[in-house]
Amino acid sequence: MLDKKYNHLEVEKDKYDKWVKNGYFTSGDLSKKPFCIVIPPPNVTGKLHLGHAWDTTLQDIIIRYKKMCGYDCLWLPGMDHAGIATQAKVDKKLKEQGINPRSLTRENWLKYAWEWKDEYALNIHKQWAKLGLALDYSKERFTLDEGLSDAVKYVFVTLYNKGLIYRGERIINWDPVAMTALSNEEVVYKDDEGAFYHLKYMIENSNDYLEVATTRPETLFGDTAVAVNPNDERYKHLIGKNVVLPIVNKLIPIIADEHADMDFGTGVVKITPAHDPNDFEVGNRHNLERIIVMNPDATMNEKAGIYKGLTREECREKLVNDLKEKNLLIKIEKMVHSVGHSERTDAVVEPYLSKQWFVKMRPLADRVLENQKDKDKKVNFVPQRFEKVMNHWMEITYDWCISRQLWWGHRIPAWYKGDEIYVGYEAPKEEGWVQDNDVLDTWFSSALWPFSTLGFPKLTDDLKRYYPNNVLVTGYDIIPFWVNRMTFQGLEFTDKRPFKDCLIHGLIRDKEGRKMSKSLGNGVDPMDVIDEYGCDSLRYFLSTSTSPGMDLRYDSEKVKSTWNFINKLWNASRFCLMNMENFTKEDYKLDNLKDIDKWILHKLNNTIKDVTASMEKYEFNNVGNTLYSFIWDDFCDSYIELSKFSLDDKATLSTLHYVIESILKMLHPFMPFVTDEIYSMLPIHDENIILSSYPVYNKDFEFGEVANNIELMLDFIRQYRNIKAENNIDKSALVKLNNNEDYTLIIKMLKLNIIDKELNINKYNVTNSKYDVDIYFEKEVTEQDLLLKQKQIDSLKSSIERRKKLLSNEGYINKAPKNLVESEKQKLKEEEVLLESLLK
RNA sequence: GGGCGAUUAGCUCAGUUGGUUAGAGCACUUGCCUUACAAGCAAGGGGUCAUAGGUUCGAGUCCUAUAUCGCCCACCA
Repeated sequence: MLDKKYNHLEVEKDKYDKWVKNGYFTSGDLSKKPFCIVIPPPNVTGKLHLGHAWDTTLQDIIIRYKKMCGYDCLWLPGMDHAGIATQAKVDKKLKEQGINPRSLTRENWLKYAWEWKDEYALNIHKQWAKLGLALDYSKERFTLDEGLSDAVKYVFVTLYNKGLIYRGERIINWDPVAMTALSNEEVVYKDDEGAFYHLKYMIENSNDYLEVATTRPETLFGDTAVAVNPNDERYKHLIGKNVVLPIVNKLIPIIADEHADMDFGTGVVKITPAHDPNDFEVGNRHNLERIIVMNPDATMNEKAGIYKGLTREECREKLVNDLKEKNLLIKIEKMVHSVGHSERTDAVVEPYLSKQWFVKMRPLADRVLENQKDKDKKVNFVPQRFEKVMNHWMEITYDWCISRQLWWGHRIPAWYKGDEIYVGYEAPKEEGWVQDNDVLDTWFSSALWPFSTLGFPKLTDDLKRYYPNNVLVTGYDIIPFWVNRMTFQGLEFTDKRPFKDCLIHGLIRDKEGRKMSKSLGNGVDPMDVIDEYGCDSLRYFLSTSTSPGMDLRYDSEKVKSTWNFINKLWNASRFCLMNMENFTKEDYKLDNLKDIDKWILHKLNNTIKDVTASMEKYEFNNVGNTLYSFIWDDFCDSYIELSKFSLDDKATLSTLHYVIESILKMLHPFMPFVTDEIYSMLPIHDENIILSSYPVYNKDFEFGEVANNIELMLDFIRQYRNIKAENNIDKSALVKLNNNEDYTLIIKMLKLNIIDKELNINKYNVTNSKYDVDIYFEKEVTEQDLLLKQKQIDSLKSSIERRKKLLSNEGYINKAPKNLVESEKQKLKEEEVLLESLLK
């Protein structure tokens, strides 16, 4: 027998290992239809946070549901090597041990990195277990494992041979802390306080000058021109002349270029082709020299003369002072402008001229845009609006810088010998070829995840069976990094969308609506929540508290209230089991049903229909609400109470069994542990609830008319209690029944004292369209009672008036659905009867 | 500058193709230790659905503006 109270610690103990050991999560039953989700691989840099818990819970719900619906489900687990993040953590750890990471050889450093990976992978496995995830560990992958590395090489080589990957010298986003190039997506723009420095660039052989405004004076060592707009009357006459570059004292030309905006600043812009992407373009147009003035760690190099060795910031300060002394500084205007920071290290990103590898995006993106026009082939975003986010990215995207100056990642399969480049799977046989030192952007391998994990580039059975994946689940913040790239790589390499559906959820916030972050210290560890309230409570809270695509505020009060709900389920189950100690398979027959049995089965039927429809649409909040009110209001508060008068009846016991069994199954995807526990104690059950089949709508349980009558009875009971409570009528009241309806259950539920004649004491009439009783009671009727009654009469009158008006509206009668009009008429009639009885 | 989302009860949120008098949880009021559950039961109070127009027999829902908050993208010499 179940304990009196739900104990999540007891319930959740040991179950997961059993599930895994028994192979409940293993895919491969070829007799069933396949269904596949690949997990968004978490980084091996730390522990899972609430966002992961949310993301994986949603997937687990889908997988368990589909399993119960008879699919061969593969939920493929795996982790991401997370290049920059992991390398930074490994370096930090080495430094703490007194080891300079850069003093190690690449091979030795990688040994440490793999140790790190193993340690963190173990942690993540423990957390997945605690979350109860139905992952098929036999198919687990890691982005750096052999198979995935093959896929990466294949994709790189193929794109290179098609001309879609190239090596070029471009301005890229340089992270001077991680000392690597970044993609545009890895740059986060923040509004920083800065200044607009107005400098004098003296015109050659003149005492006149051009006023140049810049936010980055320290880059002036790389200036190779100043530009004005060709249509700018102020400067037209100066085009073709030279100015003296301050401090450096060399001549650079004044050029005309559209890039210079007449209305911005002074209309004169200094051109630093090696440190600004726009200037780079200008430089290309005018054939300007590109002078790099910084080292990779963003200190100034020899081009900065006496400033060599200073950081960008130190140089700026000193330089500005020196300019002031030389009377070349006109003014400093404070301003807030947006500055790029590295997503991982938060360092201010330096636009830096550098030789890197790029993916040519235009043709790949166009393919996605074309494919999204075909409703049978497109990725279906849920909610739909996120498709726009992807499409917009595809429209404006430009070439993707994929090389990273790191050790932790897939080494670029390119070899150099002098000016020659060789790209292939293996090093060329001849002597003298040197492999590129760089690795690929982590997202380059993640982009292949939906198919590389299934054996690509080999056309394996798994790839044929489980690709395209059925659905991908992730947060909206990951769309640019990952969803978009999977989509174009999927199309390019498999000619198919990587997944049919893409379910997008929001971000987890704290109770005040702020993002959870380390700096705010408002992060919540899902493992702590599980210890306090149980995994089932956390999962139910995460999956049912918000509609798809919306952010979610973490609120422990809500998790607690979910715990209460599970406790309610626990006790309802306890009630069922208590009364089923001798219940056997032979007893389990849903015939000779009484009206109340028919009523709850009818309700259950509708619940199943609603829940299934919502499950298919990933509307788990609807599922939650529907189940909550069915279980709590209909099953517990009404059916269980009514069933207490017929617990010796096999039909009632069978109904109890059937309903609780169905409830457990529908709840199972949300709360796998507690439903497993209770289900296994039912008199009749399968080996495990996850192997059982999902409830289906049963035509035999359509008992509309009977159900309606029970609703009327419940409605009447509520009315009776209301009048009793509002008027402080106590138990001694006597009741006269005014018609020949069956009052048996009502009498039992309300514990009525029946009399058969009228009395000459205080009386209230309670009635609806089916039942009608008078309550006689000894009590002085106060003014308050009369007031209450008057209030009731007034509201009834206004309601009747409203309905009459509605029903006399020809437009309504003609155009509104018939059943609505009918029920409106019915209700009007009921209210009129009630009003009459009140006025008696 | 472009796009998206939000605005509903004291708080946190639902509200499916327009359909009666807008729901839930928490909080609140009143009465109950009724043998599944007091972390519970019963009954109740509380919202002119951000604002202004429009379409419609009928609008929280559709259309057009506006306001406030938030997010994304682009630009920022």
